[in-house]
Amino acid sequence: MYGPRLRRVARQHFGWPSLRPGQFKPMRAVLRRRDALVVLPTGAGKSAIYQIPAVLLPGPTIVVSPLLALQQDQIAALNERDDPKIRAVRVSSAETPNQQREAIREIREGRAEFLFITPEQLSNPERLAEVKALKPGLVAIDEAHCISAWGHDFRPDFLALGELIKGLGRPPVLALTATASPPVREDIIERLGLRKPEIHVSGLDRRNLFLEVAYCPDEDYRWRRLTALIDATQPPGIVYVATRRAAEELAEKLTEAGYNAQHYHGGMAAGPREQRHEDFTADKIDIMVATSAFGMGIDKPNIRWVAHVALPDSPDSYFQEIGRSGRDGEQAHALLLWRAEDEAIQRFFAGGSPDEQELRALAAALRKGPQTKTALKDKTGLGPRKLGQYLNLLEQANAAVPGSGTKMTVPNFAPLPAAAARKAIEIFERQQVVTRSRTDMMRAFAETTNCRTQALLAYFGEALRQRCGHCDNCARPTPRPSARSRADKRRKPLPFAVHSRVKHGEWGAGMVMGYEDNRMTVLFDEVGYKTLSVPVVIENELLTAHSA
DNA sequence: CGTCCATGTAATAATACATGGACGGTGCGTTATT
Repeated sequence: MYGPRLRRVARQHFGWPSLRPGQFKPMRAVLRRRDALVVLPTGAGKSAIYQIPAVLLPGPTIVVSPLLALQQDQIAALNERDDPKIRAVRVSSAETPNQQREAIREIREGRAEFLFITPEQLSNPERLAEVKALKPGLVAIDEAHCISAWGHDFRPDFLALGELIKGLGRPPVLALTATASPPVREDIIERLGLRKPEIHVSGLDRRNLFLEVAYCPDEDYRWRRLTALIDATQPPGIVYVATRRAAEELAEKLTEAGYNAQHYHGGMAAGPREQRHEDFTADKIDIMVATSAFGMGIDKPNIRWVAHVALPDSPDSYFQEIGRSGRDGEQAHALLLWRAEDEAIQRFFAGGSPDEQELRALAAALRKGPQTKTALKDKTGLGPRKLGQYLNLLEQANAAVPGSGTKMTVPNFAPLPAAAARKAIEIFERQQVVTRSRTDMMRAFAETTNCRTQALLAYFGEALRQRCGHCDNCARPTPRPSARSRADKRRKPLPFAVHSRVKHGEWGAGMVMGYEDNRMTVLFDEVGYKTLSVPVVIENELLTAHSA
């Protein structure tokens, strides 16, 4: 069997004495050359899942990873052992053409195993052909939720990954992420074109994290709650805020109040930014006040608390951000300090509708024959980001398809430009409804008086039978229900099984995500997440069982 | 959608409030200057 071989590689090549829970099954899937999607919290050894089997599989491993800084750290960790069987190289804008050629040569001649690369690099056809010629035996997609989170607008090349992997000769694919709610998982599977993937999800209930939420009527109260947490808890900690400006101002205010705080956001110059990260890692900074830019790649075990001075855009983001604390397994505190006004900025980020005229012009330009994005950009005058977003929408509206190389073209039976633009806007608006429903769920999480972990896991489609005992609502002394009503509750069967399909008169078909107390969470195909009162659902027969 | 800040207006000189516009996150890659 595979176990002994995997353990031997772990020991000999990586110096790991044993495998951790949650690692073995997905590794076995990789060795059997099955596609797989692995959801495992950060710090639980996700990288090992592709690294160890890679040694046993023929051919090099292509690691698609979104951030150059993150790649840097992973490459350094692999090369530290000075073992050609696990040597890693990289091709990116940070290497000179000579260095890039040398990296490819090292892989080709078997002097290195791992090639780290971004989706943007692979979308260059010459680069793609070069990597294909290396005959990769495995493609690992790290931080795979970026496909869903960034692909639709911010970094459109992520959406093309499925096509790009085909262009590599379609070796087995392993997608890895720390959090992925069911629709995000579906998006990853569909976009990557995973074939009957094994799906492994583990460790969503982080028992050493205490979850607390406080509604703050004003900024003054929010400040007092924040400083109270800082005073009562060991450093280091992270404060998440919504804007760059807020990061700078809050760090300043904390410094003035005598705390050791610094800010971090995407607008900083690369040098100081890297330095901040290093200083935090080296425990030189107690408090990092940051935007969501401070996230992936934080590999620090002893973060004792995470505070949100904002309402995150979704439970996905929230879970990812609080998950950075307590990775050493020791106690850690997650405190969400939110105001009703915080929701506004998330609505803004969710964005306005695309321009119908621009979409139509792009659809018309596409009909003039296959052409590259650069050519389309010149023809339509659209920025690269808008262009990427529009092309994705037109693709979904069957008005655009990837042609040969990186050229885009029009499929057979494509709608005319005007119809294509309307359809694209319709698709966008449907996606936006789902995006907004995530923000609604974040607010529902903030407002719930039930167990927070149950609420969170209900969102992720994982059932937690008992209250978690490590959140504010579980800790709060509540009047104990009488023995009789407790017995009633226990006996009451759930009206619909978790993960079963249901149908609602107005909202259409959906899937039951989970239950918390007397409420249930349903993810509807068209309108996104909704929470419903179970007694009301039963009383009024709001839902019916619905086969998929 | 909310906040911030500059400007405008009223009323009567230093201040009070209204109005309008700008801004708001995440990073790859490429390119033009030092």
